[in-house]
Amino acid sequence: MASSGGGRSPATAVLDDLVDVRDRVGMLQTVLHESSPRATAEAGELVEGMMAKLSSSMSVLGTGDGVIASSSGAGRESGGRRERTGAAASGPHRRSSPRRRMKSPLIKTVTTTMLTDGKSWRKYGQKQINDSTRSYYRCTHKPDQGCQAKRHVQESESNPAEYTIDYYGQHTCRDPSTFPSLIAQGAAAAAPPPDFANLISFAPINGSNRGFTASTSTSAFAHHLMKEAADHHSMLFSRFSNHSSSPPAQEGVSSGSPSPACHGKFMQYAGGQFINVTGLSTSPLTVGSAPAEYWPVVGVAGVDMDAGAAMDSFASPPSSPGFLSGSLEGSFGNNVCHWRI
DNA sequence: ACCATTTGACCAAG
DNA sequence: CTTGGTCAAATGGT
Repeated sequence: MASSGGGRSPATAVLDDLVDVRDRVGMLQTVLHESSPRATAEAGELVEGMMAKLSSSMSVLGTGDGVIASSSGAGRESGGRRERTGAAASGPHRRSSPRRRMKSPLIKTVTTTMLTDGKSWRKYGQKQINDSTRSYYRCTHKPDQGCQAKRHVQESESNPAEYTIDYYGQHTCRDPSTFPSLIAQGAAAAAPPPDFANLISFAPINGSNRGFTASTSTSAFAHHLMKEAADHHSMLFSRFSNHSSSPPAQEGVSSGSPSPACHGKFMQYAGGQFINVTGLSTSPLTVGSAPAEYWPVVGVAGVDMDAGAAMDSFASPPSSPGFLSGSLEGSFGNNVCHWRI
């Protein structure tokens, strides 16, 4: 399934299962939230308790031992790369402070053709591993919000068009692009957004993002939506407006208008599942994250990508997605994707 | 000019 | 030592 195959340690297997269970609980949350408010209240508490336990267990497992060290050795390449055009020798960039190795637990591994996952990532390194390139990303919001989430993107050896993405650490940031989905959910549920919700919506990424690089998610369209939302939810909006200046200047979307194919549907990602949100007719597939306490649930479970892309590595497909409906398609950079919910 | 990416060097862990 | 992960100056796009 989702995680990098190979021989998994028992701890890894347990962690995987926990992740799966957590995703399902997330689904349950969503279902509950859309049903009667009263039953929801009680069940919601139960679910939250379960989620808390799961998360703590996972973090213990994740940090307790090495957890999942995918890769197979035999890497090489250290010095050889091409010459730098006149830089380098300028001086020894030495740091007095010792560097720490990453200790964040591996949250999830996915194989996908899409490098966009709705979060804002900043690339901070690249390595050649076994004839494939691995890129290192950290959350764009690390400087301003201290978000510790990271991901490693590595070309699939079997299929260069695919990438294996390892997610480390939890997102603790609040991406402003999340806001529209919060509004949407608020409208759909006629209730304030639950603080446990994981909301993701996808924005078409084009323009500046060339194939390999990470994407930013705050589209101009999202800003437009936020502005619109502000008219109706000024108080809520003011809560988030603080963040509107923090994301990097570069936006994933250069023009204000997303691909036409992306209009008309608005998706939420809640607790591991995409759900179709009605009542927002013109929203793009904006991407965001919410209180991302349980982020990267990347699996985009059950999502069916196009291009014959084998998504078999994606996390547990929804076993009973009865509450899901609809479909949509959009494009991410060079990738045309189809989702079937 | 600003900011994200590139890329060799540096560093820790095995 | 080898390998993988991170740093940070340089680079290039906007």
